[in-house]
Order: sequence, then structure tokens, then C-alpha cells
Amino acid sequence: MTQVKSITPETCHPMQVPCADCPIRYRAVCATCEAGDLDRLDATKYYRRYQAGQTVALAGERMEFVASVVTGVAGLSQTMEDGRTQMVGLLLPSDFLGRPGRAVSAYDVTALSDLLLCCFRRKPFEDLLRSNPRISGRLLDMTLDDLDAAREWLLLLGRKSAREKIASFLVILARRHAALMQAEPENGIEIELPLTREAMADYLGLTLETVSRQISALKRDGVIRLVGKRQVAVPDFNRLVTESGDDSDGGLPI
Amino acid sequence: MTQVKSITPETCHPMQVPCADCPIRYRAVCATCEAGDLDRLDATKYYRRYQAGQTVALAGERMEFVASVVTGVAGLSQTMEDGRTQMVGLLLPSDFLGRPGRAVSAYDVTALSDLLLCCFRRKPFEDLLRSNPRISGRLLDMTLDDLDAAREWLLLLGRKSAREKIASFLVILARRHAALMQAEPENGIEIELPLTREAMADYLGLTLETVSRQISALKRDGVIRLVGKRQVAVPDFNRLVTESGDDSDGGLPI
DNA sequence: CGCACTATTGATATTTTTCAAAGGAAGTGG
DNA sequence: CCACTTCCTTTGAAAAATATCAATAGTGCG
Repeated sequence: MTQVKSITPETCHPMQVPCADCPIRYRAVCATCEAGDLDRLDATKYYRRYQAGQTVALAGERMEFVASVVTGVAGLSQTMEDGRTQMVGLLLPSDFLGRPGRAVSAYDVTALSDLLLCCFRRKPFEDLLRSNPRISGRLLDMTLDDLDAAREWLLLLGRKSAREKIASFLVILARRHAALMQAEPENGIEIELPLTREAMADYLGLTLETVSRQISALKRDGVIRLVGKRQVAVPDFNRLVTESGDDSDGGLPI
Repeated sequence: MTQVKSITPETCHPMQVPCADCPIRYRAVCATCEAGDLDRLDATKYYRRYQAGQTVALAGERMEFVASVVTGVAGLSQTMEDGRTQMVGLLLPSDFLGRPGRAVSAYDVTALSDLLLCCFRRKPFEDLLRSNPRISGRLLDMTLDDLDAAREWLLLLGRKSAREKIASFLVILARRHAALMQAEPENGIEIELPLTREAMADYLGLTLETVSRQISALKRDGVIRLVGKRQVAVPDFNRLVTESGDDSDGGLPI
């Protein structure tokens, strides 16, 4: 804890990047915008940066903005009275944070890694949503995708074994990373784990010990190799998919 | 039901009910419509009826319509290659079925009880969505609600005990029923279970034996009484909420 | 009445959690 | 530079929860 940690996210505004040069331009809520729309967004957007571990919002508190994740990873989580927690959303670059029309956050939002958000104050964004069908349509589509992803997660939490859960998680990370790179997940791919074992456990509905044990088991069986604690090499991606228990074809064509 | 069983859903068009008299008028995707919108919907809608157990759609198959559930209960479920299944959505009256912009169903859709759908062919409905911000806005709001509900379910599947799962399920059914009646869940309420133990197990990520045992345990402990196999009386609703592990205040004000 | 389906209950097996200890890696201050 | 602290991770042993296998009991219907 030197000086950096005492800087609040509010005071930390990185330089504006023009939307046209944005790394998430073709995946985020602004993906279907045309030049005029982008000008309007450019005028109202601002950046916020969080360090790994920082709280972005607390359940029950007002959140004055909605945002796109530009870089880094954020987690949405719910906590029960006795302290059990479940992560209910993992926001990767291009994902949308916040609910238009409801300023009070339903979840705790945490920066799982260093995080850069492209923010919009609620009011202007909601006005824009009302007036611009390209943006509202895109947001509907993204929300429907989020719902499908949540439903896939229901299957994981309800029916998969601990080993399958770990494998599924790695597959998802690899697929998301590939999608952002506009590529296919390859053999020999290296997957970064932007989460501690504990955060993985919260996401997978397991304990951190079980996560650790199952990662060790996948390593023993040659499904993965560890490159440090936070990076995983996958020699045979199809093998990993098989271990995840999912259809090898990955479901619907998108 | 004598002759009815041989009639396929397609051939079975109940008489049209004017939207203005519809029991789900103020909760469904059409909730925010004005008179002119309703005329347009009235002109294109048609009803379909399914019997308990019938398949509405299969994962991977085209679905030519989207729909609102008018009466009855439908389930969305996913099945793994080895047969494990997880229900990922429970559609109660006023819920929306189908994804605009994607004709291929991602899930198996089953009528869990006798079911009445108010259907719209895809093309006209998608045109309407594009041209009518009241409908598209309402659909976005409903989808965000679905996403919140799915996330609450993630907590249930990931972190709750079998007993808490059963209690939570009963609470949800009671709340949904009360919402449709525009009332609060009361003490002494009777909750209809429109599902077999097996369907409940599929929804809760349990086996049917565990469901049966936990229902018996809740009965033994006086939390519920069984009225027949498919109806449950709740003498003390707060007690049930406590057993569900949720905050007693039920989260956000809506 | 008896069949088919659904639900309950019991005994055992399996999986995952819990409790406990210890091993690394990174940063801090002497 | 090194000892020290802290955080994260791994591993082991025992306990708990739930699944599985198996038998029995209601329920509704032809």
C-alpha cells in the first residue's frame, strides 16, 4: 500500500481514446453504432480505472453510471447472510455493466484484475437508448446473450462434476479470448486465469480446495499444464472440451 | 379430456380473446402497449394449447413463433450427452418464450402443465420490435428481469443446501403467484406445484429422491403441509423464507 | 382389479466439504 | 541481501451432504 491505492477511481481519468480506435469497438454495446452515434457517445463517455480487488459497486447502492469493460475482468457476486457467496457474472472486455432503468445495483461488483471501464452517466445513456434503436437493439441482443450464458452456467452448477466445472471454465475463457481476437481456440493455447482459486471457486460453486485439487488432477492427467499459478497451457483443446462434458460442436452457430 | 388427446397443438386454436381482456395484459411483453399497438398485435396473434408433458420445441430445431405464456407452466431444459438434464427456465403466465432474431431454439421446451400460449409469427413480431420502441423496451426490461432471475438461480444451484433449494422454490412459486394476483404472499397460502418431483429435481439440480426427502423433512418440521401430492400449504410464510436462506426482505423493491 | 406412473423411504456409495497443516511466491523493512 | 510476513496455493484426513441402488406404497385410469 503505497500512494497509488489511495487514489480513488473517480480521480483517475485516463486519456480519452476515440471510439473508432477502441479495442472493443465491434463487440460492445456500441458495436452497431454509426458515425453520428459514435460522436454522441464520444462526447459523453469517460473512463474509470480500478485495481485488482477494488470494489466497483455494492449490492443495494446506487451506481451513477453504466459501462463497458474495455480491459480487465470484473465479477458480479451475491452474498448470503451467513457469508456464502456465489459469483453470478464474469464481465470480460466488451461486456456491459449496469442495468438501464435501475440505478441500484443488485450485485456486488468487484475488479478481479486491473480494470478499465468506459462509462456513461445513467441519464444521457438512457435518453440515448430511448432515441436510438441501434443501441437499444444491440443492448437487447447482448442481454439475450448474457441470459443464454447464465443458462449454460445453470447447467454447470446444477449438474456438472467438479472436474467438469473446471474444464468448462477453461473452455469458456479460451473461447472468449478467441472471440475477442476473432480467432478459434487452438491447440497449445495458453489461457490466463485472471482469478484467484477462491474467485474461481465462487464462480464454480465449489470450495477453493476442490478447485485446487481438480486443477492438480487435470494436470496429472495431462489435460493441462501449469505455467506459473495463473496461466494454463492446453495441449489438446478438444480433450479439454471432452472433459467439460459439453457437446464437442459447442452448440449453436453464431 | 376425451377426444382432445389426439388433437395436435397446431390444429387447436381456442377462440381469440381480445388483448384488452387478457389475464396477462399488464405483465406480458404487451404490457406497455397503447390501443393502436394492441390492434396490431390482436391482428397477428394466435393461440396454441399444449397438454402437460407435450414438447413445444426441441433444442436445435426451428421455432416459427415467439409467444407469451397465458396460462400453465413451461420448462426450458438442457440435456448433456449422457442424459443429465438441468431445467434452465420456468415460464409462468406472462413470461415470454423464444428469442427474437434467432429462430433455432437453444433449449428443449416442454409443457409442464396444460399450457396456453399467445403466439406471434417471428417475422411480423420482429418487424414490430423494430418499429415500436414500447414493445422493444418492454422486452428489454423483461429480459433483464429474466437475467436477474437466472442469477438468483445461480446462487441457489451453486451455494444452497437441498433443503434451502426446496424452500426457495416454494417461495418463488408463491411470489410469482402473488405478483400475478397483484397481492402479497400470505400466511396460510396454498402453493400449487405444477411439476412432478422429477421436474422439480431437474430445476433444483437434485435427484428426485432428495427432493422427496427434503419435502418430507419440511413437512415433519411443520414448515409446510401437503394437500395431496401437488399442493403445499404454508402456515408461516416468513418461516419458509428463513428456510430458503434468503434475506427476509426479498432484495430490491420492485 | 391391475397396470402405469409417481412418490416415499431405506441402505449404501460417492462426491465434495471441512478442518488442518504446510509449501511457495512476492513484497517489506532491517 | 536476507529474514519475515502475508497471501495464495497445495495436499491430507475426516466429516457431511447428496447420489445411487433398491424396495415399497400411493394414485389414477382403463
